[in-house]
Amino acid sequence: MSNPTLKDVARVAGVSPITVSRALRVPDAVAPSTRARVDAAVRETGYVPDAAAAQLASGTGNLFGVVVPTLEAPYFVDGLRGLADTAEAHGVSVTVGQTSYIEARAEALVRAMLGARPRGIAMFGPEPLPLGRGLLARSGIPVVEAWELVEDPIGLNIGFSHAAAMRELTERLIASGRRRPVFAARYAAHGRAVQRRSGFAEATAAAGLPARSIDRDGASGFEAGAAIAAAIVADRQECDALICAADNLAAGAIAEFARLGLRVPGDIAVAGFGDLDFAGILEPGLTTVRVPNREMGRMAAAFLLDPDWRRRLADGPRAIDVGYSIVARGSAPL
Amino acid sequence: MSNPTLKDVARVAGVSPITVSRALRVPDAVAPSTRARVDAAVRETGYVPDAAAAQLASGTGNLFGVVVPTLEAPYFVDGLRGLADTAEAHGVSVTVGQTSYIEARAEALVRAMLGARPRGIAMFGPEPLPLGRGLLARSGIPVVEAWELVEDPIGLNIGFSHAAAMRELTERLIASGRRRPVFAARYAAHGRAVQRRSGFAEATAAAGLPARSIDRDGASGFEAGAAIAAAIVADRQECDALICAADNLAAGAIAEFARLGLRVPGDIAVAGFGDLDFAGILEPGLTTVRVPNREMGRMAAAFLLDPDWRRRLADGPRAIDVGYSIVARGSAPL
DNA sequence: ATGAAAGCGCTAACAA
DNA sequence: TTGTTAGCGCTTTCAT
Repeated sequence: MSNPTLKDVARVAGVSPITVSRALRVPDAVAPSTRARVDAAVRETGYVPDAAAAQLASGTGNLFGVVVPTLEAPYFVDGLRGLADTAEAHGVSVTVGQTSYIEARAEALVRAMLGARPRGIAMFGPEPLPLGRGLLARSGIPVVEAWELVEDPIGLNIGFSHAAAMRELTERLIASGRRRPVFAARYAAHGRAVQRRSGFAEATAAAGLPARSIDRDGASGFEAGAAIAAAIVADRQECDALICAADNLAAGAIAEFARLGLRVPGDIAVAGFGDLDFAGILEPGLTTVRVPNREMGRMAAAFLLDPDWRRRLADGPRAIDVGYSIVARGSAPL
Repeated sequence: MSNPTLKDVARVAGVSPITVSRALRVPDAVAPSTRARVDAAVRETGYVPDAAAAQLASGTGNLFGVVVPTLEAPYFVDGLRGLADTAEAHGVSVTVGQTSYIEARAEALVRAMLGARPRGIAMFGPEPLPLGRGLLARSGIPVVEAWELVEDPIGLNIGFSHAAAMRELTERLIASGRRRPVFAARYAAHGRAVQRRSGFAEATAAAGLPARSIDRDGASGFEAGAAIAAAIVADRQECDALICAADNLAAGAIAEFARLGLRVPGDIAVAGFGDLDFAGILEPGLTTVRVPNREMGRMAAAFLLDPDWRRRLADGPRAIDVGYSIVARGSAPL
């Protein structure tokens, strides 16, 4: 029942275990005839090398760890996909874990990943890590923190300023004539939403406008957005621009406004964040902020794979701002 | 630079390595005072147990392997999320790999996963696995094949009939008066699309109608859908119902039809597959097929975690049909 | 409650 | 080109 081992294969092939090991890892270091016998024995026995044993013996593994807040958000999934694409192309496995925005879970995840002695760890949406940060730093394992710009990166930081993005979006909305903007989020305190709101607040403050905001959750982002729109209408809030922390909120809000008889962008402009796939096909199209999600994942993988990681980190920049771009569409002409 | 080991912790704590091991795994098997000293030493040294060594010594790990066709499709991501949620709640890590619908990659992935000696392997969207199937079966590792109903499951099969779903959807569309249905897919040969088309064909055949179909790709599913709609209009195809293999295709098609002046569902009905988040907020709402994606992931994890896996598989059913439901909305009244 | 010895399956280093 | 020896870091079994 137990799996065949190197020894079993060696016996079948009539060679020593180390020869099998070599035949599998460095085929050229073994005589062609030997190699053939080993290959045959491998097939016959159904041998699959034990990665744990190999890692223990060699001291090197072939794994990336990725920590994401949640797989519910398409942007993190896009990042994961970019990373996984690159990793897989290099024969590196990817283990993924969700923090669910819970600090303790983030800690536990990091510990578990460190235990696997991965070749690199990517943190999408860096969490506060009271103890974990120290462990990560001491582990010597390459770490990329992505999605936002952080204070003092453990390893490399790849991201953009959520605050700046929202500030610019809000500024342009105000410049287009909107005087009563409201910021909407699903979870007031979650990760990047805080930073986005602060960017919004900076822009309103600069224009001498109040920084009003509303938070509401729902079964999905769309429903949350619909709830937000409904609340705004029900409360007869003075609002001529709804700036949402995410595209699905915006989409849900637009749909609900339409249902309630408000015209977008005539009565109210609506903007989102993320430029999700559907942003362009809505009617009207969604004005939003585009971010290179997948690219960040790819970059993270490329850096973690870099054999010169240490030097590169020492010589080069420790933070890479990938920027963002504002996509103006019909829902909020800019 | 190298990580501290059990020995290092033991030295600091003034006990033997095995005592540290016990203090960490079975705290109750050790005197409270000893435990305290060990915990202190662990913190002081920043010790993180090596999972590979533990797995090698104990013969048991704490990992799930998940094989998905692609992380681009939201339904597989939902499934992954359901599985990961459950796994994480039980302290099990999840490694994920994409086949990109390439058989060789599926094989390589399965091999890599088997090498990690995981506690279970989930295949979302089972691929053909000429050699891999044998390895999987022989490995003794619990395997769940999910998303579709397969011929002869390796372990447990959790899915639904894509063909039946499409047949029923098509039947109802025909019953509603549509006589010139066309099936649309992004990739003609990919996985489940084949089965969905065959269900479509069964329904048209039963009604004495031709089984027409169109395939077109694009930068995204939405763009592919738009291209499909454009092609239908450009070719002046007689089509009063477009049945898409995925919701994003349908959404893109609806948008394009609108742009081209066709009324949905007046001139043409459009249906999708998947009931993605946005299906309900489109205008008109999207008629589609809903499938318990996340639930399949949760079920898969629960089964793989079952300590009685073997017996349960021997006694219970080897396949679980989770079914589907057709959601009729404005884009195709049924 | 604690420890000593052995070994999990593999690979690095050194022979032959 | 092939084999021998030792040991990776941990847990098991068997003492004490």
